Amino acid sequence: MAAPRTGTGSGTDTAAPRRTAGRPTQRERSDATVEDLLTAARTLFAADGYAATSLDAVCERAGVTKGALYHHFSGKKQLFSAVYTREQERLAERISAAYLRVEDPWEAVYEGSRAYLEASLDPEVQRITLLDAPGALGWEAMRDLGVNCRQLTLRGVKYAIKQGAVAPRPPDPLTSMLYGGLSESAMAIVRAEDPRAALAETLADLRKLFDALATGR
Amino acid sequence: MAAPRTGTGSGTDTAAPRRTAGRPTQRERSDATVEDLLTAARTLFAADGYAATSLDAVCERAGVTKGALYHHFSGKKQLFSAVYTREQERLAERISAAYLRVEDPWEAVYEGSRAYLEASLDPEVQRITLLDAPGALGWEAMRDLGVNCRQLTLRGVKYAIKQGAVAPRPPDPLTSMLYGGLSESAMAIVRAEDPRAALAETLADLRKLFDALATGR
DNA sequence: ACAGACACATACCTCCGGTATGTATTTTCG
DNA sequence: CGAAAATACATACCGGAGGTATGTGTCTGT
Repeated sequence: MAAPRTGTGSGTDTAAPRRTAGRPTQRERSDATVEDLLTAARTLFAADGYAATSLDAVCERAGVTKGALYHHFSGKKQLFSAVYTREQERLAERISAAYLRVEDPWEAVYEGSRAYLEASLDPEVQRITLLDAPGALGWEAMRDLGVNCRQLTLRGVKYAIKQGAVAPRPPDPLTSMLYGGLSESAMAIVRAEDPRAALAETLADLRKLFDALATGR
Repeated sequence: MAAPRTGTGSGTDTAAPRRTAGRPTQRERSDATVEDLLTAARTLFAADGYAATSLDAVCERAGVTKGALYHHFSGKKQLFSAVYTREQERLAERISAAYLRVEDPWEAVYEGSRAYLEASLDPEVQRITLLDAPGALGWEAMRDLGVNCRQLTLRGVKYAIKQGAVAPRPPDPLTSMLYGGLSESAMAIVRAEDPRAALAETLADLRKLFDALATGR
């Protein structure tokens, strides 16, 4: 998905910009600073939270000034939005990988849910995606994002229904219950006295829930 | 629960402070300004969100200055915390009322859940309790509050299990799934194309879920 | 009645998000 | 190839908001 850094070796670039020895192209400079800003922002947002993170701190950590930041992002909110988007993409990859690992469409949703739950146990992920994102971005913005975990869950549920792996029903309510339940569970698990046991119990409950909803087929 | 404004009529107050005609006691002044601040804050927090609400605006609306605010609250966070606490108490009352309306302990949890869901459809409630509270207060602070909806759900689940209305199981995972699912559902419902239909579908799903978990007993 | 506590009001400080402007580098085009 | 235009920043500055320090009027216990 990421655009490959323009190779330096190939001789004849027609549309590509001129390459003078060692001098980076503007696209490369841009991509590099954006990358630095995003990683710095993600670190600070995850550690201190959205509100407590100052853009000056982000810039200092990224090794640039606010001029650079505001050249690439419209403001703090959009910077956070970009970090959040990346986080969702990372999560979506893990979920998809787990989802595609099994054949049965309903069992696949279970594996995806399990992957989402386990990935959401990371405190940094929690802080960004579950604690700060709703207040900072708003619920609609989160849902209308290109790639996000909720959308993935919805698609999985729809497909499982279509394939007859679960009884016919409107997909949205189940999606909300499942996604919201998993998110809240992740928060509770890491703050439990015995997180390991809490995770095991939650997964056992989740299994029962999926079994109860599955058509015996 | 709220302390009654000291009655002016009764003649012999022994421990109560002196009453000069018309002059309010200090306790009354305090309670009144705190009340004004809380209502003003709740209005603005609900309308504009936590971050976008300035304390100056709250003070102006309450008809006091920042000196008064900081005399009663340690800062913006605690002011919001107080508003959130009130909101939770209001919700808890509605939930308890619905919960106590039916005998069967599991059915009572359903009624409480239904009440929580319907109360959470109010955009102002959503903004405060679901969108801003996690980021502003943190998840632990929300859970460790004296009266809150999650705690209520947990108690209801525990009691239903103890009474054998649902199969024996650890109560926390089910509580998280239920409470989180309902919260997310509330957000999705009000933003659905047809909120009425979405609510009906969600309640139907919720009913099936409760039936599936109930012991036939 | 008087001293202390209490309930504010006023003035000020600091930090932070955002903007306006300047500058160096790169790309494009004649 | 060179100049103009676009790009990618850096620097300087502004306004607002949370928080603090201090002053002032009102009530309360003795």
